[in-house]
Amino acid sequence: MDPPRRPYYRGNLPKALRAAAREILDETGREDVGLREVTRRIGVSATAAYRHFQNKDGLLASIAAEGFRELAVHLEGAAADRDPLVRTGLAYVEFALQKRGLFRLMFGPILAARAKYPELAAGFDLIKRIVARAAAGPSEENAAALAAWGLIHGLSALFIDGLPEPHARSLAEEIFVRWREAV
Amino acid sequence: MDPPRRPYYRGNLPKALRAAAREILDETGREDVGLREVTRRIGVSATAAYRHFQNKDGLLASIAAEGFRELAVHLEGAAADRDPLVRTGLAYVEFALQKRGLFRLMFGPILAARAKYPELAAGFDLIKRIVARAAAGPSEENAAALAAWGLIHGLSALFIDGLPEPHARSLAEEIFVRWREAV
DNA sequence: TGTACATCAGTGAACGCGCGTTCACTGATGTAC
DNA sequence: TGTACATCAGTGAACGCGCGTTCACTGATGTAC
Repeated sequence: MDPPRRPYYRGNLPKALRAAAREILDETGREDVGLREVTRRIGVSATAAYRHFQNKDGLLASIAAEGFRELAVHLEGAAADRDPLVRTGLAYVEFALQKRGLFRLMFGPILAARAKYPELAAGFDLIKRIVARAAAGPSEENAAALAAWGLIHGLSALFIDGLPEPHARSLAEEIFVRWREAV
Repeated sequence: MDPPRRPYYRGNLPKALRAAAREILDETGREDVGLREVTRRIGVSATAAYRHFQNKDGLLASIAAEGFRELAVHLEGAAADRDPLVRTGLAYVEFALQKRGLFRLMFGPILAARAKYPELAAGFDLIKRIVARAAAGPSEENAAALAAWGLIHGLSALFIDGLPEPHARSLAEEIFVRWREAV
């Protein structure tokens, strides 16, 4: 008697792989994201990912790119005519706190390797432009935009691992408002 | 004939372990720091670390704590009577760029587990106080200090993985100077 | 509409590897008398 | 000063494990005629 063979997988496998990997990212962290664990969660063979991604890093880069696109949508949704900087900043912090594992991946070492992953580089540039617009109006002046981004990103990063969350949101708002008034 | 036995190790093993692990941190990153690789570099048995650290995380926490103490020294050395915020900010960015792997470890998930590592928590608090002092004078007002820290830390984090280094330092200086003048 | 065939996207077995950790051990060091 | 002995800090062997990746395969799908 032959051993029972697994039913042939049906569905959007790349999407399912990203989703499963992101589950792990949110539960424990990047260290525990592995091709075998990811495929196990979907119930697919351990090697199925190789049809869609070059290797493990390819999958991670694809997820980071997806994260940047989602962050872009989130920021665009928050920006309004009034107070674009404050609203964008708060949305950014909110995203980081809600999707810590993903956020850490996005801004981790893989970002430094984005030359190898055009999709990832594009996502990063998207955020750069959105923040610049929110910070400086249409002029997109370099230093002012970067300062705003630094402030926003730094608060997010500190809140993720360094400070208790309860105070995070209100403190962030107070800071962004002051910044807008000062600059 | 008995197999030749390794000469008994002489020296400060905890220190050597931290140093070897930091080498790896700087060369490739946290992912590649392993007890076996670290002990191999020193030429010591694979299990020698267990006499000094509870486990791998214990070693990493100890290194992160050491990093915070070094950052504190670096910041204290940079602060002067004039422009403490700008000087502290630049020193912070400089430290991050020079010791990327260590900096990422210090502000990564391990920081969130600092309740388990008193030495690590103490190091983090040290930085918090130093930045607060540089930002707000003796008053240490919460929002202003955190804002400054967020700005400084965020620029560091962005520079590490997100932006080409050449522009980093001068841009950072321009931003800190403006910030000081604006707030 | 039906069939032959190429291509796509899965499959399971197997590879070699390095890891963290436990264990019983032993050499080196410090202390009491 | 010399010796017995406890404690400290190394040692190598062994454990079980999960990982990334290559491989030859086969089921499913699309296309040409």
